[in-house]
Amino acid sequence: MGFAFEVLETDPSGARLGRLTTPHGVIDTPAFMPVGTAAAVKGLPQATLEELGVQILLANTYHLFLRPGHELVREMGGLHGFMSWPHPILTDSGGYQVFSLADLRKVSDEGVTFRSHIDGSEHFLSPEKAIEIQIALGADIIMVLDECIESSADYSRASDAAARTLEWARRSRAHFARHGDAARQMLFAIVQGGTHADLRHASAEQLVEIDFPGYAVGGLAVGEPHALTCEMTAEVTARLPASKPRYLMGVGRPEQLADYVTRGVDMMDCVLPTRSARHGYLFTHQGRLLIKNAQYARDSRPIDEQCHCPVCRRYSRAYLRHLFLSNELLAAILNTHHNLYFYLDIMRQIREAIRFRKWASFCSDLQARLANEHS
RNA sequence: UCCCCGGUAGCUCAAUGGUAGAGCAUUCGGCUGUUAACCGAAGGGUUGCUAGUUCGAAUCUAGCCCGGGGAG
Repeated sequence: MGFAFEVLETDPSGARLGRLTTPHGVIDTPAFMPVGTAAAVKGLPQATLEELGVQILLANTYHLFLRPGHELVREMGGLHGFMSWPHPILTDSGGYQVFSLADLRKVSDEGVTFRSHIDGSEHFLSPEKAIEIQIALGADIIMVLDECIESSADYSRASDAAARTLEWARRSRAHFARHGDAARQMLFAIVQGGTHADLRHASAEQLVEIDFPGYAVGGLAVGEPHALTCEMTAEVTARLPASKPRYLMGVGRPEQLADYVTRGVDMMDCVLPTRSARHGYLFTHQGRLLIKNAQYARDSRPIDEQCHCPVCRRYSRAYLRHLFLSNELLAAILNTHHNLYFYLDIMRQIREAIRFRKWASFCSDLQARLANEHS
């Protein structure tokens, strides 16, 4: 039944409460989107994600293109059918792989040539190809191919990448207009421009001129200081239409989420809760907890005494440490469950605070609570 | 009783006369649109013992101790 985005409440700071309706369900914003690159959130079954209240998942165009292939996914009922996730899905375009697989790719105006990390074979990804793959995958929200660069990039390099990303956005939109279905999928543009405010301004304004149903801020949280991430985000959101959803890509740490919401961000995704969980790095109301540390060997307390997640209700630090050091699969499963619960709980509190117009006090409380470290 | 093989980091093993290493384990740290159940750092040694040869011995020699195998 198509798409709708409503802003239900806006705090004077810029934080907004919203509701994004998609053909596969509603997303309450601000939303955190767990990352399931290869059509799976590593360690958690779909039923558990539903129990956690996850409303939308991320998957990756490039990775699914390599394996199992977008035509196979299309035949198996698209991503929703294939992975049995009847709720909203967003696919990233592969633009981040331009950044993270820097040693394995070559970028030109036409597109990106990748050498597969799986078998070494060469593959060409153009803006048009990325759209075609994403049409086949069938996610509710799809992304334009962009050129994501390192935060240390100088002005001219950031400028080139932003210009290329803009041109690619034009081509993506044109290709989607010809071959896609706007009632079935939303195509989001991606603002680039590195850490240079004027490039960010231009990128945002030019993309808005082309007109997309949603806008993402890309190329941030890739090494620059948090304050700069916030500054760049604010520079961009100030130039985006209030009526369209805004997606800040690839963020963040738990204590940073509210900072981004304050800058008018509606959607975020990050591998941090899931990847860190598998590496034994757990988020708590007292800061981080490294479960492998010897001090937890005989600790019968839960990961986080203020957490109500199923893992904290049932298991001790001592047991979870044992599972982790023993390389038990269950360690990754339980740690991921906890970390995602922690993130989603923060997002729930964020939405409540905006709804009940307690945003300012909520932010200062949150900072105080999450800032101090475990002793 | 004799013969052979072996004894090096907690464990499994490298290093054939020239500054004793690796993997795993241990301890600690990192991870931001996933190439990541990953990556990094640190601690850890009288090289079984004793004597000898040598400028220099884990390495060569002798004796002893311990383990494994064989012969009788």
